[in-house]
Amino acid sequence: MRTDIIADTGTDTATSTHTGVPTINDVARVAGVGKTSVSRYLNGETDALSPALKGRIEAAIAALSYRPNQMARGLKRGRTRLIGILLADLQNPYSVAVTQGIEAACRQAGLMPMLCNTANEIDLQSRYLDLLRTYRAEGLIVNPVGLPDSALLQIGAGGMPLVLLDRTVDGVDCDSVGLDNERAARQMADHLVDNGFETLFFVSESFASVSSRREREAAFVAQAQLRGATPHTLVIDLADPASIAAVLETVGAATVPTRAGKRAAAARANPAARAPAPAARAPAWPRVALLAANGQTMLPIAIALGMRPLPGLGLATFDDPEWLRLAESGITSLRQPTFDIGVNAVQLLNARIDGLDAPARRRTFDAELIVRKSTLAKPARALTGVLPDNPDASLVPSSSS
Amino acid sequence: MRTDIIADTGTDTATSTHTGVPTINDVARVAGVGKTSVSRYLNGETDALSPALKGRIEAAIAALSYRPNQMARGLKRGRTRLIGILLADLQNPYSVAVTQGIEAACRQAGLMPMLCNTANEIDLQSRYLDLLRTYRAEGLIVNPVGLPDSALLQIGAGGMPLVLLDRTVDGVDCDSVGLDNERAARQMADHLVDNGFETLFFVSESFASVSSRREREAAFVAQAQLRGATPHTLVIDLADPASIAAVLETVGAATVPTRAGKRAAAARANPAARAPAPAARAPAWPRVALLAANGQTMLPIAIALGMRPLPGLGLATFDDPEWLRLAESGITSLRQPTFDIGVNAVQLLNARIDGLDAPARRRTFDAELIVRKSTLAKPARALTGVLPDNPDASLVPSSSS
DNA sequence: TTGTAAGCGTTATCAT
DNA sequence: ATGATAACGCTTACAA
Repeated sequence: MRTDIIADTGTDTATSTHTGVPTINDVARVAGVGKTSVSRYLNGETDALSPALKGRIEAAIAALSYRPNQMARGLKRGRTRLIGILLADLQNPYSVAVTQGIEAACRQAGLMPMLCNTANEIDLQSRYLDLLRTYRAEGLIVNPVGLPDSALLQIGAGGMPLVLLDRTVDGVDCDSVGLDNERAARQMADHLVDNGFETLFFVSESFASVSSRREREAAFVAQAQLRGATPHTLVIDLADPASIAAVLETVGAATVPTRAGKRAAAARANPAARAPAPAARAPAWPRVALLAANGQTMLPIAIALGMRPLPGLGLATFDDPEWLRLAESGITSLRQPTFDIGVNAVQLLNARIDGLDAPARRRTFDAELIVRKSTLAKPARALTGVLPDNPDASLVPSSSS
Repeated sequence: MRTDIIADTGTDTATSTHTGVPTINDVARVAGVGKTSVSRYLNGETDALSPALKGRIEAAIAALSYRPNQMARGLKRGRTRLIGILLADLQNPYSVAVTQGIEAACRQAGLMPMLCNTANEIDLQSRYLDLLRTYRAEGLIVNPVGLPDSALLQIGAGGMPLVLLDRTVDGVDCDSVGLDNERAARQMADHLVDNGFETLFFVSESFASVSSRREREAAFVAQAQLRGATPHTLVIDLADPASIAAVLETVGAATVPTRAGKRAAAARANPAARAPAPAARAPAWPRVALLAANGQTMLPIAIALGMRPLPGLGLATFDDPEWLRLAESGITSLRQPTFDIGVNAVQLLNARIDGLDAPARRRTFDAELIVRKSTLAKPARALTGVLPDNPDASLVPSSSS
């Protein structure tokens, strides 16, 4: 048995003057076995290998720190174990959270996820789609940009397994995972009405082309009406500070017990009079609530509001981003099981990769309603699971004083 | 010339009963040319091709919607065009921002970045390192987890081109990109001292094993002392609310004109006396400032402070995350040129991939100091580039009232 | 139990 | 200017 690693006279076909990465031939030569045996070892067919050979191969692999070439493997077997993950917005904590689940599931399934940030640009999405075809990705998990994309339509029609994430796309009939938006929106509407809110604002970025936003809006409005409340839908442009201000003004005008809102409302109702606000009134139970279509939408609103509850205004949002836990803003939230969503996306996809031929499946998940102070009818009433609020923003948080 | 696409009698070697993805053989057959010519066309060797052939090939490729198999290409040429991007924390907006630059530069260089979130876990980092070796990635850009990793050391020593991002690692001698931490920290210390701050707090997560934090702390402290100010370093654990509270309490105790801080300071200085605070004093110019080691550290602090400036406390941070622009918190920041950093990481790496053999290079970038209200000596003094602040957090932002 | 040889889709070397 | 043919590193019949 030969032990020299840099040997130049291969017992095999090759000429092997070595400069580069070790191949299976090198391992075979060093171990003094045929490459077939090495291949078998690599593929776990250990039962058909004598312990002696197995040991020699193991040693050789370690000595060379050999790693099988996945490209060559993929070429031969026709499966690269690569899957593409296209995310419309990696800035959104939701995307990263789902990614965590995807990566964990991929690890278990022996898949390699290729994360691609399409940054809400349709041409980036098609570019990555093309690139992934080129690398023979075995499947795709796509959180699509909210615009029609011929490349995506083609993929949906053509052979490559495809799972849509959070959003569906008209004309693409494939597996999908996401929140049960209808149920979550109804749940939230019920919670708000149950707690005495009568005027309900739904705030969202443009939702014409984003299915999840559409579903949330429709269900929230419907349920609110059903329960006798008055819903309004506000479209916000997060890139435009004026738009954010406008939304706050609109909501503020409807908020009765708030100074600014009251002034604004009064001024609006009767611009000439400038009636001073009546000093005392019945206890100011909140009656106006605002529900944001996702965490990214709520953030600028909460910031503009100083990250703390305002008397007379209930705040709620889809998603439960990290900063909500830091802020004692009393913002009620609908937490998505992002990790599970990611895991299930991979499961659905992997089944297709393994050859499953079935009609499109959709897996939806329930949101967890996390009630916080601003949407409770009576702040004084004790309620389990309610987080404490910070009445005055002194330097030292109330919890430590 | 044959035009049937599904034909089963190949003029070539293959048996070609077609079920799967079209290959270069299919294109050759449909176009009625040799595969060599197709390969030449694909590689842009158009000068050695008659226009006639070129046209036929073009048509065939379009008809089949053929895409060359990058795996096979990589196998033959030895270059996969794949590079691995390992990020210690994809939750950090900094990482995503740099990613944008990386992706743009990759597009231009014809590289395919594989984003991997190591989630601050050392074993995930080694796992991905291994996986990327397996896929024969041509190079690596790594924002390393702040812990020694034998796998990374090995890569650094071994052949694969490697560029370190933001952080360097002891014992790994390779190219790196990042902020000029020393210069930025000095710049900030100067700014604060120039504006009358005397007590300076540097707040950071554990920085023993993270080079960038170490550099920032050391330079900030040194420059503060040089300028006659009193620096303190506070280590914070962002996962622990009590730790955040403790930091705020410490800083608050040092903040003279603040009610809570004043009380605390007095009590601390003279526990027995309980001297009431002197009612009137000279105008309360800020004299205590807090600098966060990065945006992630500042976020919970700003939230606890209600996202608005506090009299007597200057706030500043490395990084300039999106939420800073939304908040009118007066937080001064050191904006990193994240896009450029990403682009340069790819440039450095690509040069190595193209065979450059040179000693390790380091490219540093200057931060842009963005001055906001809380760190100005006299709020009244007009200064260009200063953002307006929101004195009272009414529902309607001041800009629109 | 182990080895030989063919071939995955591409490019590179050689003919023509 | 164009095409046959041999690798690239691996898996997989098929032999031995």
